[in-house]
Amino acid sequence: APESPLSSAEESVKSQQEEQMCRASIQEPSETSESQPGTPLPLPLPGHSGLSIQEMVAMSPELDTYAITKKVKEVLTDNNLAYMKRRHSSIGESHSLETTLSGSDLTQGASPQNLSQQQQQQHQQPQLKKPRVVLAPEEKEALKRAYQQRPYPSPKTIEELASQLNLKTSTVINWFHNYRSRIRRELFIEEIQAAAGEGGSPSARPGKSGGEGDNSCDGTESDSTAEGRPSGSEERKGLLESPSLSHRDEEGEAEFPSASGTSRPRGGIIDSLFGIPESISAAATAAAPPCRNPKDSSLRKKKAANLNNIIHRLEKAANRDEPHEWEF
DNA sequence: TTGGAGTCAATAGG
DNA sequence: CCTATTGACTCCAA
Repeated sequence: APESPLSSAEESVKSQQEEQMCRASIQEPSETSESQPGTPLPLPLPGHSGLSIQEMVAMSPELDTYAITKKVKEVLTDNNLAYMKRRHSSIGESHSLETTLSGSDLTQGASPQNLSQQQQQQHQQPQLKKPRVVLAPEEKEALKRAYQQRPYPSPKTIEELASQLNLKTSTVINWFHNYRSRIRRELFIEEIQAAAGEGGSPSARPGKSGGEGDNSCDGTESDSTAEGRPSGSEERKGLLESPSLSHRDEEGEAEFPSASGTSRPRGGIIDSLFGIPESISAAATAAAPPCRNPKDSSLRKKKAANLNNIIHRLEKAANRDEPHEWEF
């Protein structure tokens, strides 16, 4: 499909008033193009297909998701609800935005070295986009070490990390989320590759897993043992210098699930992982030629799962008592 | 509230 | 210009 059915434009529908407004236009169908008094959403509009979404859906024997998506986008665009960027808030606004994040430490901006020159320039004049934080290699290293000791750090640890690295706590939280997620994904792919490569090219996977994953998945052991555990009672002074991080808080680092221990579903039933009904999965598999590349396979499965999800939602919506309650 | 999954979008590098 | 990387974000489930 030319565009993802659930693009960010549609995502934004879910928020606050936008949702209401859109529902106003999407739902009250049967009074067709008669939008409710007060709702500024008279569809159809000039330049667009004359049908409301509801009509479109009702009239077509099949669910044309692309057309529906297009229509939704039209509605959003016509009401200036589309194209709302997540990062379009001004600096001032970003503060109010940040406050919604739990535990965000607003007093600590990203350290200057985290901002590109361009970003710093933008900082000076009122700018619309929130500058992207770019972690310095030392900061990443420190975070990785912290991860190896504690993949699931306590809020307290996060606070400490943030203050020592001069980062926002939300940045540290995000980093851990992302890192765990990406390690999990790497492991998952590796597993698939291993499964697929059992006969073929055994573990011939390139050193990719080494690169960023150098200390990612495997790192738990190698690094922390090699570099030595937090031996002393104090080494709080420098994350950036100290080879290992001293986060032996509450439970103690022995408890670490360890990267490889991150509760990862074992046993390569991928379909069950994704919850893909066999029919869909089979269809997806049948639709495509047998793949040699396990990545393709994984990708296809994911796509199949996604498609299945969409279909499921559409079906759910279609089977509703109130047929207007479309949930995209 | 927290973590996982998925996604967006800025940035860097080829 | 294209792609990969990665920080930030949203949504959802437990």
